Amino acid sequence: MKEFSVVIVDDHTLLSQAIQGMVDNFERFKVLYTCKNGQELIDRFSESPKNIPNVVLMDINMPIMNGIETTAWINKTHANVNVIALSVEDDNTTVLKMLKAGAVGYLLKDTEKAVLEKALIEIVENGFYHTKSVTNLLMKSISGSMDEQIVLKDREIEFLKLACTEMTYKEVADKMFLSPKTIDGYRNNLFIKLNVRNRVGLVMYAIRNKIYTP
Amino acid sequence: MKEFSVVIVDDHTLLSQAIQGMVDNFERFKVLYTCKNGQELIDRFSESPKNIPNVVLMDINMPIMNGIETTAWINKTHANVNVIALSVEDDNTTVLKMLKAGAVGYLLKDTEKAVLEKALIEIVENGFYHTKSVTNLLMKSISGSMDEQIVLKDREIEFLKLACTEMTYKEVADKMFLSPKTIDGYRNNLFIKLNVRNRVGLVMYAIRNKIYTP
DNA sequence: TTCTACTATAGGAAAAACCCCTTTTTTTAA
DNA sequence: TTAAAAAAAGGGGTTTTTCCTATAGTAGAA
Repeated sequence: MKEFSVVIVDDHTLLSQAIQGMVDNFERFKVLYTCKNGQELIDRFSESPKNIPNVVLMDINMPIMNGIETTAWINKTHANVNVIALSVEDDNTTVLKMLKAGAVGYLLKDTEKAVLEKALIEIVENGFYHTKSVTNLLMKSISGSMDEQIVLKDREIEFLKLACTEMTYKEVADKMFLSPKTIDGYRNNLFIKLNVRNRVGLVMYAIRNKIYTP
Repeated sequence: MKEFSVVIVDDHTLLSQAIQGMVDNFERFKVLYTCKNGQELIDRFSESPKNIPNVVLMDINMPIMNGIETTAWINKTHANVNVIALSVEDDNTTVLKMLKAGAVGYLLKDTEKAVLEKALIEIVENGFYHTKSVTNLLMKSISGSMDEQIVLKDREIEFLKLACTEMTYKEVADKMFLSPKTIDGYRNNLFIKLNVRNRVGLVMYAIRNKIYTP
């Protein structure tokens, strides 16, 4: 008997259809519908109360409206809906962001069918489900060692992106309508903030933190 | 009636199980078994002739033995097995490498269930299947414009990797047991070869071509 | 063996990057 | 509204990078 409804949000059609097939095979769950991105889900939610499921299986990397934003939205507007993050890659900071946004579960890419069902059941029964690896990550993040989050200003991010191009700093200054000397300042501040020695360090930071995509 | 057997190779368990469910639902196809990487597939193939399927659905990004190598191996040792590449991301050069390795089909991530079945049928009947986007890519690659492959020497690759660190060129020279002036030469040659203006250009090239992983 | 290609190396110079310290302008908050 | 904080800019210097041209040494081809 299908007690619980599930919505799948994933731009990866094949995976999304496939998961749909799986979930529909689970005894207590059925798929209500699937969405290709966060915006679509918001539209559906707003359309009718009938479109509100018990659980949302949410991919993180999506165009238009990503999983983190969408999860945050769901958590704010429909607190009774449980979101499970379904990530293809497991990147520590992403996992944490997702959990902070209100996901009650996080399934990594090496999940098995049986684990998915177990997760769904635990979530509708207990309200959360986490694999060992996610729990470990949580422990680490709580126990302080988590690198004190560096906060970058908008203008610094803008600069960082330009520093990843082949422009000289003078050209960057022009593009940002600032004096080369100001750019000098941005650069030096970031060297200290990010603990790097030179432009290559900036580039690496930007890439590793998804500020710039190569 | 199940005429054709399929093997799925993918380290992404969820997707692989899900696809298995789909394929088993297709009228004419059944899944023989699944593998988590290329090595596993080679082992299975070598184990018994019963393990040789009609079609292999092959993910590209896998640990241990990737899709390209594995496809090449299949093509050399079991030419009658049709390989379909199943990629999550579509990167032009990867697609081409895969086709060159002998894949007779390439499904992108936005594939629908129905398309998968169509692809399977066409492949066992005609020997190949390509979506429009892949065909377009092929056309482009044939019509010459495909950037003439740049060949890098071992020593150049070594230098490129070091150029992606925060070392100065002098430090790089020390590490490579060369004079800074020689490094100068390497750098300038690469500037011309790779058509970049400065070190950031080198870094970007190295990353985009997987010479350096950030 | 001489030519040629390739690798390693230099000198010299200009441009860019890096560094420190100070001043002006703008924003923010008490 | 006034003091403090943050952002923007400048002066002036060192180091590194970038660019050009030129020369040994060495291994393979003619």
